[in-house]
Amino acid sequence: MGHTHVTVATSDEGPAVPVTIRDVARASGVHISTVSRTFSAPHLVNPDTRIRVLACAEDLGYRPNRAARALITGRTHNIGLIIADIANPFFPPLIKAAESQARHRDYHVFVADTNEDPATEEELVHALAKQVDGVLLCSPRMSNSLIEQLSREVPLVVVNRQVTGLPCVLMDVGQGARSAIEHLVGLGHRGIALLGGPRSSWTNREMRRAAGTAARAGGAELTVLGPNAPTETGGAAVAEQVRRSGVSAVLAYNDLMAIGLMEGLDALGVRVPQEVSVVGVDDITLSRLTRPKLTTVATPTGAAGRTAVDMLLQQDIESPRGARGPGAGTALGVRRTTAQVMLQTDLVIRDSTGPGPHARPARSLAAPHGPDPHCPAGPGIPTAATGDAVAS
Amino acid sequence: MGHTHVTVATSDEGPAVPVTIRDVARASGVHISTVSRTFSAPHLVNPDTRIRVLACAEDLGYRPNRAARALITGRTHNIGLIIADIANPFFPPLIKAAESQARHRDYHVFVADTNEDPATEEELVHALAKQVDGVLLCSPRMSNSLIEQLSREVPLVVVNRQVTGLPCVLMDVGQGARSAIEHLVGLGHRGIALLGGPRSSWTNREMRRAAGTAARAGGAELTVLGPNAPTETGGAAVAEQVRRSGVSAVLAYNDLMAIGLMEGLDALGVRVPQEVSVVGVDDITLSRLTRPKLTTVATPTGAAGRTAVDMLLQQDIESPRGARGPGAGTALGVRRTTAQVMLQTDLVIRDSTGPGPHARPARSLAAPHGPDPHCPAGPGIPTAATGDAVAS
DNA sequence: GGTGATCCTGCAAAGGTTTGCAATGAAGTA
DNA sequence: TACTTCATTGCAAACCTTTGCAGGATCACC
Repeated sequence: MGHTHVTVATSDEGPAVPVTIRDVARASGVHISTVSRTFSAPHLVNPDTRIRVLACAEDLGYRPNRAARALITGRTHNIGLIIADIANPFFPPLIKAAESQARHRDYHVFVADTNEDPATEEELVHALAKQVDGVLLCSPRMSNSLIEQLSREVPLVVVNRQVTGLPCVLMDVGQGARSAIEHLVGLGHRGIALLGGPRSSWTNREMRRAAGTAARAGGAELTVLGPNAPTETGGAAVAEQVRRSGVSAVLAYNDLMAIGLMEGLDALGVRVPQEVSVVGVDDITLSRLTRPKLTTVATPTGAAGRTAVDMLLQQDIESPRGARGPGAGTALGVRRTTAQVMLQTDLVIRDSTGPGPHARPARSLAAPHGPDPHCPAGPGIPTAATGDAVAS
Repeated sequence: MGHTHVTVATSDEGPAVPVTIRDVARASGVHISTVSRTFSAPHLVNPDTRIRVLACAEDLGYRPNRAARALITGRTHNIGLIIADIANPFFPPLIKAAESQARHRDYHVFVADTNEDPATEEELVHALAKQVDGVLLCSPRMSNSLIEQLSREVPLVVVNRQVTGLPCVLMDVGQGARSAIEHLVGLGHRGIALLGGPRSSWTNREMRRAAGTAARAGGAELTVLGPNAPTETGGAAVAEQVRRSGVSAVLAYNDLMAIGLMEGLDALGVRVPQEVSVVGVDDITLSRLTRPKLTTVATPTGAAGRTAVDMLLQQDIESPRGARGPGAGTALGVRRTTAQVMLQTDLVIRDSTGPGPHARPARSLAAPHGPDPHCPAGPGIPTAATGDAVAS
């Protein structure tokens, strides 16, 4: 496939002799247990010996074997992070926040991508189970019952899904959807479509429920279109359907779909926001770069990542896994506390929403939430004559 | 921070008694070695016993402990993937391709993000070393010598960096930069800026070298601006500098910077491509969504991920790590072959490049590579009057 | 019936580390 | 001096699995 071999060399730089605690012990003339303690309980070993051992270790290039350590302590100091789709820009901020938080607690994070596939998801939990101290399940696509079952194999914290009995970090997308619908109703829209996401998404159900209620309360009619793939392509694919449905506003499952939809509408010659208003969810970086800039419900992804790690570690610390020490053989009824945290969302009004067919002439209706707090840099780029018509 | 505790419940669903091979052995009335063989060498055990053991295992919910297995076999069936910045859309396709390829070979991939920080990078290699069979180092920021040193701790394959003696997967950014410069020169640009990326990036050096040569050959002057952070922000930050420098075209280290630069120029009232042409590198999805659409050098990220995994596994398979079996004690001079693969890049011409101040009137100069092969859907969206002016 | 081959299974060591317990020696106390 | 206390270190078991070796049974064949 169009690649060229530049070099094929061979060397005999062997992959290094693995140097163990035993080698260090021999070199420094102490017992292996002393070496072990030098690393895991330094205060128990004589300062002189300690520096000698450390010197030898340094010399030999010794690194503790975490796997072996984990085998006996039951703690790997790793946590797993299972993600529906790394390519979705929603996740990287969450991942980064989780990693940074974990690092502060001397933990490492292993990320794995499931391609939105429930089976892969389950497989990954199994694969990770014995190699990490706990797993963060982000926007899972598995069934709740399966998640509960898996949680008996390895401590779990669930993000973007409510599972009773398990610690969860949720984003208040219900509130977000409500704000979005109220915003649209306030702009004079009465026919609104909801672009659904994956069927098995908790977020999807929450949004649908809240949007339905809010629409009813506002005297608008809500058409649900979906489920769809939560991607740009998924959004573009329903553009035609949106046009036919005759709605004047759309709330999409996420920004990616919203952006795809805008592309699709554009291709059909439907102008946003003049003919159709579009609202997304997530406030990914990209939503500030499209023309028109996307009105969207901002979700606190960084906070979610941090919180989830905290909850996992907290739950983890009290119960040293694999603990069936002498005596405790039978009576292990470890009580664990499961908190569920709900994080706020915020409607960010930009340029993809405008007055609808039922707009009243006054200006009092527009922008009930004030200007975009996330774009303090001013009016940004004076684009071509298309966008920027936010009811003013 | 604006979050609400919804529930705090406690349950005594203990985190499950860890069930080992021994439990299964007891339950099915055989020796542990038979259980072990049932899983790792089924053909060696009597079909009857096998099904009995499997039934018991299923019953008890037994899962082999991969850490323990790794301890003795020396193979974890995991590979590590170290990435400079997950938030850079360049990487997800690479990650996905690597994961998929690894899965086919019955391997799992653990991804870790370094935040573009060399120290974190080194730390992660150490952390992963004993938990994976090999590591893919993508766009490393460490020094070559450190990489070589680390490669003695764990098998390494390097992506986007040339390290002699190590297997590398490279993208021909030299060729890419050359094509880009030739394209710009062909359009009549004589003052061209190169927006540099991170100082320690091999890609950065390669581009600089090739772009310099190509510019000289084309009678153009190349101004190097940088180093810069390889992000949107990094690109936006040099907009002012670009304007002052008086160049009529810019080749950016990557798409993110190119897009940031376009934003920045737009904010300064500089029109793209009428006043300044912009070329990126990577061809991330986003580059098709900006207005104007970005002309860019497409890099084969998927192929890179697949190739890298293949090379790692191939190198891995021949040398069963930690092999100092009886007899081989001293003489381990495992020869390993280190291939270096170079993958092609392609210039994708879109709307962010246009004729420069020295453009000849004829049309023969423009688009030496033909129209965008990646956008077969036709002319796309008829944007506002700004973009679309590609020398035709 | 003896010989050898084949199939299945058990035994035990090994892999690198942690950790409770015991042993040593020195210092402190009565 | 005898006794206690403390700091430091060694010993060996344990964690869970794999695997070379050997033993036992079964079978075919001469």
